[in-house]
Amino acid sequence: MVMKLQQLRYIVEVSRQNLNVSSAAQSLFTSQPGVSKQIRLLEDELGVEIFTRSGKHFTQVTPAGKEVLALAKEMLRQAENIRQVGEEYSNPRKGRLAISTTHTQARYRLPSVIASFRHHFPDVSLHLQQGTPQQIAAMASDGTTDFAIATEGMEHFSNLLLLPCYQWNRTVVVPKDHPLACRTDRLTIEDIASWPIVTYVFGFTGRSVLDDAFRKQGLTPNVVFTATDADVIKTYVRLGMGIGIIAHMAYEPEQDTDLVALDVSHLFPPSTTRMAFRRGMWLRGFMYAFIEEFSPHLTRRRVEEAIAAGDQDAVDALFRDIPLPVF
Amino acid sequence: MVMKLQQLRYIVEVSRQNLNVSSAAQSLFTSQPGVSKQIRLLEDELGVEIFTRSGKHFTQVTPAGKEVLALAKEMLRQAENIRQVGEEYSNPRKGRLAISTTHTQARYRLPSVIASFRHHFPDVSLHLQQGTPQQIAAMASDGTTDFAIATEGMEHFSNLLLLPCYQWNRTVVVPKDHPLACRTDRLTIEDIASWPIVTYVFGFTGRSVLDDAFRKQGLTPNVVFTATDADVIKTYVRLGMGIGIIAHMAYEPEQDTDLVALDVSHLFPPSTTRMAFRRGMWLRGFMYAFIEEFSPHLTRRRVEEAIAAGDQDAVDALFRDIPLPVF
DNA sequence: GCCGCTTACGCCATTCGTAAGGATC
DNA sequence: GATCCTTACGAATGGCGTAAGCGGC
Repeated sequence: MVMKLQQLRYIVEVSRQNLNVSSAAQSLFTSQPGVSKQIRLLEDELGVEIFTRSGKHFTQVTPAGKEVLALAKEMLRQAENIRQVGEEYSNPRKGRLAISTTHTQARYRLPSVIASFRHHFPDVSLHLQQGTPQQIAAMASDGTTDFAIATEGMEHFSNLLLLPCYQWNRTVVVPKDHPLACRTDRLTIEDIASWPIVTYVFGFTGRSVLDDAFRKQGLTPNVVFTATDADVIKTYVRLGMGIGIIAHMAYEPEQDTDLVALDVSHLFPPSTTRMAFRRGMWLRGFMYAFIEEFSPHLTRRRVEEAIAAGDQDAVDALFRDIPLPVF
Repeated sequence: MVMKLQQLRYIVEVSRQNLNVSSAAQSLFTSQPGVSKQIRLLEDELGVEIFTRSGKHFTQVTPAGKEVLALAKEMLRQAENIRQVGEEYSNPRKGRLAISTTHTQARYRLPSVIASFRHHFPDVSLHLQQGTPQQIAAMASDGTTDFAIATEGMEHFSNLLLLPCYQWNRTVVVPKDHPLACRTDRLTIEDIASWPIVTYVFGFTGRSVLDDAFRKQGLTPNVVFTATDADVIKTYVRLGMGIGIIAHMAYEPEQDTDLVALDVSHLFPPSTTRMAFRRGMWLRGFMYAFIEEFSPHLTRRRVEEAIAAGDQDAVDALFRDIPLPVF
């Protein structure tokens, strides 16, 4: 007998379920002995054990098994790609798009993009997952989501392709009755450092850029409270806990009438928000449309060039001279 | 029903057999209706036709079919990789190695390499295919062979990874009674241009470098005879048809006692012979050993780095500062 | 009229599920 | 003793091959 895709699905699921064949069988909606048998057949055919058994337990993945699993996962992703091709040609405007992103994007940047996208593609179901930048990247990396959108923390997933989407900078927000509220001249970094600060937790929404800017001036900011999203930050600013430093786009003049925004883009280098997806992922037409909706300079043509470039450095070079939108 | 590898094998074979289902079935050792049925089932599952039928003939591949076929071929290669992993771990010293190369390599450079390799790996069967550089590269590109070895003509296969192996230059060979035979000073390019020349046909064994060198000096070489291999060239040199320009390694002092070799490496830039294999191909241990046998600076570690680099430019950068052997 | 794909149908291989067995923690 | 993989066996699915059908060239 020759290798079958089912056998590959089985070994991948078993490895995903921490080498528990029973739960793998359960999640595959089949019987446990069936899975066991097929794995044994595959191992017989290949002539190597993929899993080591101690008695009747799977204890670990063999070195050969690690390589087989990596290739098997790759094959199953390709099978998924083939299915996507079928969907694309039989039903181009229908499908599913899963995005993992941070609160900042989901709350302030994506709503208009998604509204417009849904208008053009009402039959594409959208699924937004939130998490830390690492979780976000991991979700795109393992196929849980199609796209990851974040400002940092995605560089270390080598199977993700990163595309620069837009630049943004920070805004200081203070309550209306705060001493800084009536400042008309530009704030200095010393001004900011002299007040208690409420901002993002480390690793979120360009926080590292913030810290670097203070450190370069030999200053230690007095960060008294951190949160993962600007809504929470603004709430604590309203309580008088300190001055808030948030992404510019997170200040909403209509809603935040009780807060005063002070531009501080002269104090911090801009951050770049990036979109990432797995290398080798076959993109449906509406996915290209979404990317372009999110970031108009990322035309289908340019994204395809980036995919063809392969290497991340080559991708970065591609976009070096293309101006990014600023928010 | 869910997609099966068999179905992918079927569509790939049908496309390979010029859309003739009957001959595809024959080469797959199965029945024609079976192939037909499985293809139809796959198309039903994907919701798109892969082939267009005119009446009862397959006439062409649909656009969707083209994409599906590309992905299917990729998957089958991955399946092959998985099989290789099995072989490697169950029988590390046994296997098969197919190389496509030019006569020059096969006749002058490879014999010692292969002798040594066979000594270390007696259970690896070796298969040498010869052809033009383009054919050679195409064979590696489509999986007919594992490695391609040539000096030019492989740059345009984007799915091949090229590794620099060694440098070499040219030697002028003349009969013993030729006026040039007793020259003790270095030849000039004008000297060469003043005699009828016997050398490689265009596109073979660094021929383009040769032409460029003459052109740069404003000279037109009087090429009176070309062949694809040095044995033939030497034969016609012996007949007095002209002076031969061949790769240095193609002059064998013991056998070619009736010929005099004149070093002309000061007149032509060195050529680099490269080895190529498909990106994404899983290399067996003995394949790494062969590469290193052929080109000692191409250690397993360096080859793995090159594979990880992905992009050909990045690979070239990797080897920029590593001196190559000279032959 | 020949070639070549499709449909029909029956056989056989393979997979899958249930039940029992045995080892480990 | 609970968990969990393996073996055994019966049932059902499904792939495969032969034979017939039918549309192009």
